Amino acid sequence: MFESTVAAARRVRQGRGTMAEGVAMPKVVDHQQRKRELVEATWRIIARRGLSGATMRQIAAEAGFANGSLKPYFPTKAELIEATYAFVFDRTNRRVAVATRGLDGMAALEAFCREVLPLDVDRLDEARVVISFWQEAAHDPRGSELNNASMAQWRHSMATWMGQAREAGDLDAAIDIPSSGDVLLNFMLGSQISAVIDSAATSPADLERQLAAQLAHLRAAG
Amino acid sequence: MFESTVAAARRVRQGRGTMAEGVAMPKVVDHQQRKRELVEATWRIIARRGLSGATMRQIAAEAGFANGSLKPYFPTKAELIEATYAFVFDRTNRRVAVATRGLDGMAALEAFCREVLPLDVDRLDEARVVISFWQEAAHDPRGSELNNASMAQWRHSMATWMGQAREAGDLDAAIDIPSSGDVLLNFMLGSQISAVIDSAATSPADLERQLAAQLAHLRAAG
DNA sequence: TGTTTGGTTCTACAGTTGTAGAGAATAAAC
DNA sequence: GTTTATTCTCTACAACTGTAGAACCAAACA
Repeated sequence: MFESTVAAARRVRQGRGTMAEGVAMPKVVDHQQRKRELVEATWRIIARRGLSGATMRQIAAEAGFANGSLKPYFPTKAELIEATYAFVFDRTNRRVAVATRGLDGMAALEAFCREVLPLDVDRLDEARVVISFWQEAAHDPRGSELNNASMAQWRHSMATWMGQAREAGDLDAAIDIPSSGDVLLNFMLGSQISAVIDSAATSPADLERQLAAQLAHLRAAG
Repeated sequence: MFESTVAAARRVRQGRGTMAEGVAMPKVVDHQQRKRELVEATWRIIARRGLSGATMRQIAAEAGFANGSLKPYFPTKAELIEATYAFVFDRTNRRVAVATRGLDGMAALEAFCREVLPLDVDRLDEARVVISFWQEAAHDPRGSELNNASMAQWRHSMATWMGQAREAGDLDAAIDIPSSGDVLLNFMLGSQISAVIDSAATSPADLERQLAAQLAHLRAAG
């Protein structure tokens, strides 16, 4: 069943085997690049098959390798999984950085939210991985630290943007900034779940409408 | 390590062994009662050790039995786990029914939300199990059906209460009922995650404040 | 008290998992 | 074309999983 996938992936890799990177390379493969490939394969497997389907053999097959090949890059499964979760967070944060560049106040806040919400199939896959991550982070201190660091940063960003909006007169006077940020954050976390599990009742359009309503509430300066 | 737990649980069960239930019992144990015990043991194990720690042996030990003993009641692990998830939903829904009895409009809505939010340690354990459930439901149609049925019911209840509030003049005219219900629902789902994983930044008091702000927004009839 | 029946334990087993490491394969360097 | 360093494959293994079922036990009845 996976033979064709493996073969195809191998062909791709061999095609790049003639890598014209040649600056100073005693090694044939770029370890950093390879680690990234493996992490992306892991990400795809978790999104498609769930955590229970993410065995080392499955991941190796998805990346186009045989079973033992991941060890030189990730000596243990825990490291691979952790790197994958970190990658997903990083991926989201990079998208956020791009989307909010040059913006501030309510415009930045809106761009941020629209980037975090699962509004397309790609981010829906991200949400699937994040849900798996949450399940592990609920019982793993390393995982919760990774999560909480990102959430703290998000809260800080949101508070900053709302503060800018307040100075610009774009924020309703009755709004409590930290609390409103937390409401928005919890809403976005919950949206990941609804969008993945209850997709029939949670379309992207639904989420956009819900977001718009909340932002309107923040703005509404009577 | 678990010997003492097992022994203690066994003692308890034997104490009840002289069960004075004697109405019409060809059997010595009440199967329904026993299934409930097993489901509760499973619930505790998932809350405490996570999904990966919920092996049949661990669950049996938690319930005070040996390995093979669960089979007469749950022939397969999948059935036991599914029954456990159904139990948690049922538990929440029963609590909601009690809390909202005799109420309507905004009072009912508030009581409902306060019952769903993880505002005490018991409901925090429930949240831990629910997070595990979400992870499985993301890749299991049976799981997502169970989830979506409950969510549909919740949405319906919330819409009903908001409709009553509207008739009573307790709801802001600008509020779109279904959308606002979804916002509230997603907020409550996300709160489960924040409360479990980022507990330092998400105390019960924080959640109560956030809920109050949202209900105020719904009420605020200018 | 002996028998029967439902309940529990315990051993067993096949399958899968993460991990290890010897060996084959490959590509660069001479 | 040979050598050498690196990368990958493949087999192996111990631990653990869910599940099956034989053996054992205790309570209820005759």
